[in-house]
Amino acid sequence: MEEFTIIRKYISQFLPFTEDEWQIHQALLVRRFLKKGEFLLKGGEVCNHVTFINKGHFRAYNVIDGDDITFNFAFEGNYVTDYTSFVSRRPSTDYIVAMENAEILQLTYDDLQAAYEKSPVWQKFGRLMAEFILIHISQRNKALLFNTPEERYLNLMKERPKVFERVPQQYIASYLGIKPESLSRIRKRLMEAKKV
Amino acid sequence: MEEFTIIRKYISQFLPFTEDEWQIHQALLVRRFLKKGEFLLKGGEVCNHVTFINKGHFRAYNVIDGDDITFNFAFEGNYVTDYTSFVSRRPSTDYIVAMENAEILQLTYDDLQAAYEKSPVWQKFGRLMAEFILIHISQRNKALLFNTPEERYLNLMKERPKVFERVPQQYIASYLGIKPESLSRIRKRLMEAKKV
DNA sequence: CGTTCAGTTGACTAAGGTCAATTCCCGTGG
DNA sequence: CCACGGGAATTGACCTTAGTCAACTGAACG
Repeated sequence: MEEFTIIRKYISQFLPFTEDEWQIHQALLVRRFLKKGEFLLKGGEVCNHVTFINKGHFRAYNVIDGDDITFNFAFEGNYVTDYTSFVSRRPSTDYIVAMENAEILQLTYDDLQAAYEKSPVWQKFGRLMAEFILIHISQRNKALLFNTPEERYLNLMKERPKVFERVPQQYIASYLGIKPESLSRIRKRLMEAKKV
Repeated sequence: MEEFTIIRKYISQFLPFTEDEWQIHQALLVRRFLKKGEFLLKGGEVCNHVTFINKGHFRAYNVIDGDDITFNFAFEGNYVTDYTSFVSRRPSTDYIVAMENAEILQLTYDDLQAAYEKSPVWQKFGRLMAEFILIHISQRNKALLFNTPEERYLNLMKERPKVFERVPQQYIASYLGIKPESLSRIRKRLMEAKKV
């Protein structure tokens, strides 16, 4: 059961659980493989899975007036989901696409709800998970409201340097809330400021 | 126990509970009164309460480079909290201030955690609450990333018209991510477009 | 009737958007 | 090994919109 090592370790950071409790959870996970370019979720669908990434990475974007705007990147060792659609059971506007061949573990909505009712540990995990996501979304929120694109760029460099190694700049640009040309100019500006 | 009517009804929208279960919760609520201008939370403090508003309304803002930027308004019949600070136990950067004399019901962090462990119903409520907040923060996130200030203005008019009746425009401006002068110009632009 | 403060307006600046042209990079096929 | 093609990134010229700072207006209040 090597494929469950990473997720088990990940979840155990959130709360302790017994072997039996883990077995309840593990039994619900389904392993899947996606090829580069395949979709985990498409706009219009209700997000019906929580997905843990064992290998590969994903990009989440929306299509606004014809062009796509990235709002998240997810790498191996993390979850990727439209949690809003997942919990509200409303259609998503998100597209989530594999940026490379990927191995994932999925849990359906119904199975997760059943786990919540069956075991207090998983109910609590659900709360901690929602709180965790909330904290991160809230930080992003404040970055968009309080910081300039340039500040957001520098921050992303500092906080998530991996993104720059693995994601084309055009996607980073829209993640920062600007166009690719503008990101290019911000980079140039910073380079020149550094040089002098 | 008239002061618990609204909150009880509010919570019962999220999940059912028995009279006994309610008594556990209600016993933890402390009623307080705040005068206009008093603070519920100040930057640097760890948010130690979840607050339900019985009367009055609040404004939450951050101080960035000397001027304050509003990121939320909360009215009676809703909760107001820096939930991020509350669950992470880290100092908040938020200021939350009473816009008028207010009556509130507060629940401390420790009491809430105890309720989580004591009763599965409240554990579940904690999850639903976090999910609920998450959905709203996420929507705001997308508005900031996908929409122009003008679109956000029109949207706010449609979705939360109450805000315009009760909140000075300068605060609405920063909530929309712009300066008061810019909001004034956007309004003018829309007026003239409508006229012609 | 004056003070105060929010809101508006004007003139100008700064920064990102738009569109088109160019360069760079990298993989493929001759 | 080199030439070519195509997508990504950069650059240039110009446009649009928000920011800045200051002046003005108007309503609320004492």
